[in-house]
Amino acid sequence: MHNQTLLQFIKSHPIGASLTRDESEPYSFLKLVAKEYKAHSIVSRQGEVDTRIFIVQSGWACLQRGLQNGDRQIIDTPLRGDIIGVRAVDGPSIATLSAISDLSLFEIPRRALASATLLHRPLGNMLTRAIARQNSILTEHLMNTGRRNAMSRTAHFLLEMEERLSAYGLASGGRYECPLTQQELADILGLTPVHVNRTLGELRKLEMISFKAGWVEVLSRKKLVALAGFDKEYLRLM
Amino acid sequence: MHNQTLLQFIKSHPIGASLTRDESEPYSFLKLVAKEYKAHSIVSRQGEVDTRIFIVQSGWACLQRGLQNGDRQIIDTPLRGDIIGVRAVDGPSIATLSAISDLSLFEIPRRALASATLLHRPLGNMLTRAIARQNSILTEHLMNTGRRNAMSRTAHFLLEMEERLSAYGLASGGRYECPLTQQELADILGLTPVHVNRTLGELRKLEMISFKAGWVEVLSRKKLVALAGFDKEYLRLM
DNA sequence: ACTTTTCGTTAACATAGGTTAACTTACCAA
DNA sequence: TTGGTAAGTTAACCTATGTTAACGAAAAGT
Repeated sequence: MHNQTLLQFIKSHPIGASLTRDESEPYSFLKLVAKEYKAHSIVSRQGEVDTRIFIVQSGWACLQRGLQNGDRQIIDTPLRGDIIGVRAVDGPSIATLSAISDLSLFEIPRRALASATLLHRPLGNMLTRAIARQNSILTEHLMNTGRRNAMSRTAHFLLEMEERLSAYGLASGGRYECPLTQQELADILGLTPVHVNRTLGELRKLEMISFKAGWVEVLSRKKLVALAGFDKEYLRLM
Repeated sequence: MHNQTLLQFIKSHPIGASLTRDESEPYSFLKLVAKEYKAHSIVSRQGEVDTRIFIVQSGWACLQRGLQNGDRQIIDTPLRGDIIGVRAVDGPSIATLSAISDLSLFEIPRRALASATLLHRPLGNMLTRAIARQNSILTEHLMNTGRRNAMSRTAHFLLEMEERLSAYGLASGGRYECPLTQQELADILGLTPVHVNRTLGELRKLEMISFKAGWVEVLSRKKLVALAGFDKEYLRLM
């Protein structure tokens, strides 16, 4: 799988299914192969100019933004199939992109992609859909930090991850591998690690979900969905 | 101004300046005229299917999403020039769009715009940039609710509004008209109205910013920018 | 002009979540 | 295998923000 070209990957993408004609061949970046990053390495730094667009082939990425006081907020944890870095403005990046687990990324020069999408209908379409979806995910994240308490916020996030991983068969039976530390979870949820720990313990005690040794397991989807007010509509791909 | 066509409006748009050739003429929606909405009226409801895309000509819009428990989060307050509703998926809307002040909106069928952007380079470009900017705004909003306290959160938001309005000359000398109630401000910032009131009072007492009778006035930009950690880079249009 | 909402303001009190710190457990590198 | 660092856990205590409620001042409707 890890010498698969971008074209092959896109063909297997839930959004990109329509991209099967050989009209898609002329773009050289489609022959690209993913680049590998070690866990905890940094791909692109906040404040530096970077004209690449990334597509996750495998692993957990981390898109984060730091504040002056040293605090940080994790904007998203892009997973397989997610597109990152569509800023469309030449200027310093607004966030840092790093690898949480070992990560493999397709890297496409922004200009190449931009001109290709203008000429190639399905590709442009796919990109627009992907950005729009990122927008929905961000919106729901904002709902979480703005208006949900620690319990339902955490529950909501863990359900979202399950749903997003499921699209690629990376979660099954309510179980999935999750390399996040409680510190990272805290920076996603806008909480402290200590409180994340309390919350996770509580969720476990209520037999809703457990998160141990790098694995998440949904124990009672019904209770969890009710607590989180989770509705997966916002994650729809097509 | 209020029988201006969409084409005329786009030509005056900071992003859309390049759209001056008459190749832009063939699309009938460019001849559209904005539709007027009264303050507090609802344009599009969360959960209902709506295939329009909106561009704000004037006024303050409100994009919000409700939770089961009755709480709501305001995602954004789109202003002149902002593009709303690019979901790119046929399905129920994720948020409600309403008018805070009197509002005038260009309304474009999603399909018409999508096909036009594929054929017309500058238009597609403009749209991509607009979405990417919405993304930056959302990201910064998430920073606010996730990692800033009430004071800097409020300061940050009020500075953002000033910057966004300035792009159209709708703010000058640090002063701008702002029709938001404290309740609405609370739903933007993820606070309670009571606490917004305290915070606003505090900011006033510290001679940083005042918000009274529908007008915001920056009293000390320096102190305010420091408190908020405000860097307008994320709002850059070109 | 009068009445009725809505909005802003303030105070007293309550609590979810933050802070610090100590300890344990798991992981990693030599 | 072992020692060291990073991660998870728990407890005691603290504080920023939420809650409720009362009142005055604007707006809005008749």
